[in-house]
Amino acid sequence: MTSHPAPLPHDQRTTPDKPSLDGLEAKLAELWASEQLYRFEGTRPREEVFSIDTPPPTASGSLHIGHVFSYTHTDTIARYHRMQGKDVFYPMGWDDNGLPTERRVENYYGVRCDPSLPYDPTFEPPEQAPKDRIAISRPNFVELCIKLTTEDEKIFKHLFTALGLSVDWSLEYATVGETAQRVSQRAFLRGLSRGEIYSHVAPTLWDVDFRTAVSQAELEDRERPGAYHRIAFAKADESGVVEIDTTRPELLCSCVALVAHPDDERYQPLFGTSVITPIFGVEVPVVAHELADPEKGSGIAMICTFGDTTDVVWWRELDLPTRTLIARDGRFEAVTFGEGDFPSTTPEAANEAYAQIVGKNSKQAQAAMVEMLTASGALRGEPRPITHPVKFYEKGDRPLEIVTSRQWFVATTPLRDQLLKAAATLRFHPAYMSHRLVSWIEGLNGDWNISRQRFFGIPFPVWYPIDGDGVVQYDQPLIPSESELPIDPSTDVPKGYDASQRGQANGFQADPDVLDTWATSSLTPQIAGQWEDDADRFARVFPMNMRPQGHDIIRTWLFSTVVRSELEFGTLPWSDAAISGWILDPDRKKMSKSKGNVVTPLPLIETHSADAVRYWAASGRPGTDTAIDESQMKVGRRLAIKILNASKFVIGRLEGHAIPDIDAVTAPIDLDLLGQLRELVTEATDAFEAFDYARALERTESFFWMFCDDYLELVKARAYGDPDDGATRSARGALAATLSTLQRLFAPFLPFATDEVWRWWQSGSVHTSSWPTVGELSPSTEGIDGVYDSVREVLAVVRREKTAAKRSMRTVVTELVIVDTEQRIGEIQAAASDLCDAGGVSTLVLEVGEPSISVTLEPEVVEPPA
RNA sequence: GGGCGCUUAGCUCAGUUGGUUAGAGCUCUUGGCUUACAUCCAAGCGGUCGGGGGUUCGAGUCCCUCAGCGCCCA
Repeated sequence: MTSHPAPLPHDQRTTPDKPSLDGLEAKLAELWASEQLYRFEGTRPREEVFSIDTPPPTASGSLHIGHVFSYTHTDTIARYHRMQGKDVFYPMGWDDNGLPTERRVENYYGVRCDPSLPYDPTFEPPEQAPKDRIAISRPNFVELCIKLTTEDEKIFKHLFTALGLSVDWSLEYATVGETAQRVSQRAFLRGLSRGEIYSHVAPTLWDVDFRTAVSQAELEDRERPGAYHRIAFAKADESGVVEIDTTRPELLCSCVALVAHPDDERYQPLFGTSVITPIFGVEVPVVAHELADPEKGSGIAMICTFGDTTDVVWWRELDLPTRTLIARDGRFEAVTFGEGDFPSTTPEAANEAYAQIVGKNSKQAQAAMVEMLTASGALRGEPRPITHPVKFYEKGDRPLEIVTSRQWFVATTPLRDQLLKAAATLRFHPAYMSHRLVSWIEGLNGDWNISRQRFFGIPFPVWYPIDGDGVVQYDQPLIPSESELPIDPSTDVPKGYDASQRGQANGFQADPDVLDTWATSSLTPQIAGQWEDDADRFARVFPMNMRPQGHDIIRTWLFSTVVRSELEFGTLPWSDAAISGWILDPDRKKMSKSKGNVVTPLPLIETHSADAVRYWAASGRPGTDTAIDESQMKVGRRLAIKILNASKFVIGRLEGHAIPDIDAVTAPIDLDLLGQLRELVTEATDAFEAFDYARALERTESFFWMFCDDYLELVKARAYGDPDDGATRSARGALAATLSTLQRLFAPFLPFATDEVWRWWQSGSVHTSSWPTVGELSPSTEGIDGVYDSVREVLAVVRREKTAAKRSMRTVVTELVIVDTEQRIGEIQAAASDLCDAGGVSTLVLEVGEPSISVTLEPEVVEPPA
């Protein structure tokens, strides 16, 4: 709960002689932890809660300045809502499953995962990683993954603490481990029972190096050199040949049809006829489909199962046979032409030719095939080099192959309309980021493959029975009940079986795969919110208020989270998605490990202070890419120090006396300042409500410098006066109210400096004090607009004259004559004594007339020559 | 090929429904130790708001078009 500011009694207020930022981070971080300042209460109704679906970083990755950037944005918003009186649910999680962690563990401990092995509870990795990797079970492997990432998490936690993130560390979670496993498996079983999740033998994009399936969201197109090979197919009626162009001649043996555009007059006569593949003598039909591009090559293409994703569409929509030849290792597998799915009019020749292909990878097979095609005369002309987009796994190095295998899918395509509707109601910040989600949903061309052939992840809670002939019954999966979760099918045994039946006829077999990393991280609201494990907690935080994340993972993390929430609850997982931009290096290049331009954040915090680094981060507009800029951090550091010093001055003026309240403010210029401050409070509040922390910071900062440079100088003399004098009380009342307000407005950005100065004169922490309101700044007397700005302008003229004369600011103005409109003269008159004090003016003359200002400085004392 | 964003001072960026001479910070130059702060203060230099066209009494802001950069999706 927040509390209204309560100033300490005057004898408990202290300011240091020499304020400093040094040591604030360590001191305050410890204090905040001991005071449990950021603790989620979890007892208040949903509308009094502000819940955040914090991105769980991958701790085994490198610590990156990007972590500072986006997490600071979130933290400013969390702190704002906390000060607004919300019970803030701000957890931190770790998303360590997946490939990078597996690789690190394999190298670090010298092990490899063999999922067929049973769990060995006594296994300990050797001190020294052995040369030959030790094969261990999946549960053992996962234990090592967790062990190693636990160490990495400590480093991340240290950074986040040093940065001053106001997370409630008691809510820490992970996307692996018991809780995540229970939640993920429960969600899986629910989807399965509702028919939203199914398994299917289907064409699957496959990375032959990573040996895993890849989903649409993990794809990227890369421009690669290739070459069109023109191959002649004989017409079945022997009336001539059809020439096709292909970049993958090695797939000729997988050819199931030729295809051209239905409107292509060149090929219309061929539709319905068939042709014979060269070399293999396979009779295939010529078919029509809109996806065939008349402009591409000769305008007619061969369909193979499967060369690319278009082949998959043709295969599905045209109901073509399956002739998959590329196996999971990326090599052509053995097959006999003239049998089963591989008919041939010339089986002997076909098998002889295929012997040149079998066992080879794509590249080797292509060379062999081209040689054979050339020898046979079917290859027409020289291959013509082209550049074309090729599908890659975003982390992979070789083009993806398409294999057929059994995988689990979430049916997303039937959900398209529901998802589009949901996307339209999700508020994006900035709003235009919603295009990314909408166009992604519109472009969905298949269901979401959630099977991954990896180890450090959450296993599917599924076994399959094996019949008496040793055939696995995939269509009758053995499913545990929810109360048994979490389970690991590689060590746990399904009901009605015993462990000895694993892998045996009439026994059972575990699903070998783990869930796609997005299939678990899409459940972060459920995991962090303790869905079903703590129904009370979940109801208080879900659907959440805010999902902060980068724009690069809108199609993956954001999309998949929406899918899971829509399926399970029929609702959006959060109302607002706050999208952060990228961090660029000073040359405005995107920072990445491979470029070697990654900046580690801790040294920056040590050099410039956490507040300074936060200031730089918070200056980055929502969604806007921002270059790393140490000069901005220096500006932030100056600002933080300025807050210390200005606070010391104001609190020093209040020393030894009760602080005058807002009704003591009566001087026109003081009232006018409060009026401007009220506008600032409104602007900053509106900006934060719109998730625009950067705007709130900019406005507050600009007001603060103006306050220091002009207002403090103008009222300084008055503030030093007799504490019982009305004019002094007015200045002090305005100073106290303004300082208190500014400290609170800055608190989300500069939590260390502001809490330091707050504790000099207020009870409690600034971070649990209430956000300033216009109401608390309304004095009993009406203000006079224009006084403050008019006086500031005159003061600027006086300063300019002194600077132009190369004189000190202390130089006395013997006479200041101001001629202006009646209104302006009235405004200046209202603060004349402040103006004279601040400007060192001995005689002030005010006249109504044609505007002019004349400044007369005291004569310069010329040092007599020595 | 489709879509989104950006282009304002030497640099980094504000400029919310179109409204007076376009702003800030940094840099640079000059001056100043003025008892909150030299970790500071004051002042100055600096822009045909990417090009062109249009709407309007009025455009950095709205529309069209072109160019460059970046990203997303095919």
